[in-house]
Amino acid sequence: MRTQHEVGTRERIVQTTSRLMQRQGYEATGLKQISQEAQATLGSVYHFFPGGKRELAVEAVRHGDREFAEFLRTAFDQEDDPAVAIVTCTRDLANGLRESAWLDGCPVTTTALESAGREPEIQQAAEDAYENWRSLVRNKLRHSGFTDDTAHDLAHSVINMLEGAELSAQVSQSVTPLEIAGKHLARLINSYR
Amino acid sequence: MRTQHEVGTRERIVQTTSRLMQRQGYEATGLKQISQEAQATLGSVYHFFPGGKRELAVEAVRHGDREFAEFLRTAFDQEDDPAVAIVTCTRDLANGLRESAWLDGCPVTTTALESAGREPEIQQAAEDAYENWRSLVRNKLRHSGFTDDTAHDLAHSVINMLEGAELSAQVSQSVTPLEIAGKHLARLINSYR
DNA sequence: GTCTATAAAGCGATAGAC
DNA sequence: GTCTATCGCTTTATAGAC
Repeated sequence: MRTQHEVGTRERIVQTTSRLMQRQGYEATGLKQISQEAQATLGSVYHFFPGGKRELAVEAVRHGDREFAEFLRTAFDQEDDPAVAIVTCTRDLANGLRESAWLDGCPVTTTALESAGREPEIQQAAEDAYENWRSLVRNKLRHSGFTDDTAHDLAHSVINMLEGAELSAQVSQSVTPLEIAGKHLARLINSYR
Repeated sequence: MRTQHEVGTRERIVQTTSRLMQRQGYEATGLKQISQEAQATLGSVYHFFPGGKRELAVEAVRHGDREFAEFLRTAFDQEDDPAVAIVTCTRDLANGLRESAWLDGCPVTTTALESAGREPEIQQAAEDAYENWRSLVRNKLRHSGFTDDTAHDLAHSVINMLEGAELSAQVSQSVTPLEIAGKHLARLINSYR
């Protein structure tokens, strides 16, 4: 039995947009480039997304949200200790960055920053993504015995440190920021036990 | 005696570009908007910056570099304890964000992410900025008695957490991420004493 | 140094045949 | 659903007068 089936045009457009905006941002990604790389025509793009580029960006950010959430869930499912799981995340993120020639950073952040204060719907989708990721970390910590307040605060700093370290790693083309982030986040988490 | 003197056209263009790219990013900021808000003509912009938008972005990132470095220096000069000084930084950043209606985030990050892997000169200017800020934190910690290795690692995480928390605060329009970042960074620093 | 005019190209978006 | 053609506008950059 194959769960994998042919990917429809709509999904191909969303995936392509997400990847392009991850690498280039919202403003630098054109609909022409999207339609070409997704092997769809401009007419198809506007057929599925009558709201144009803005609507497409919202879907792309939601796609990135699901993508990174799946990454976190996998790490948390494979390791009981949240501190150890976070270190695994930093290592996997570093590997992914290096293997993509430092091109594939956070699939949401560049578009989020470009749209902050200018494109409310895109900004909201990005805020939803961050909140979703924080809630995954928060639940992992709560199930490991941390209090609600501690888990809430740690979830914020885990996601924020991962964001900052990945950004820094990408700009400096070095895994060092992510390695240090893993070490310090584990230390911070363990200081609350 | 007035140290303040009339600001020349060149400096006015750089300041305007820095502020616009801080709020809108590199791609969304046009040379026409820059010349209008800087009260300069397009001819003047190309007179001072023959390299066009790319050259202007490099200067804008360097301007943001000096700006945030000055912010850090002021905080470090006014408080002996580095952990307390960092908490002050998070509070000041939160106030600045709120007072600007969540528009003025890091003056470098949006442009840095947009140019990563695509505009080497701008990316290099951004990397120089982050390294400069880290070195200011590192020196503060070293002069407070931390070992070189500890200060080096903590400087990375301080800057990365500030970056991630400011980004998160801007997108969510809430000071909470920065407040938690201050608390956790102080705890992390103090755990090495 | 400052200014205007304009070139050359690309953008998002739309229309309408198929 | 897919495709092509095109509109209207904006962009970066340049030319050349003053």
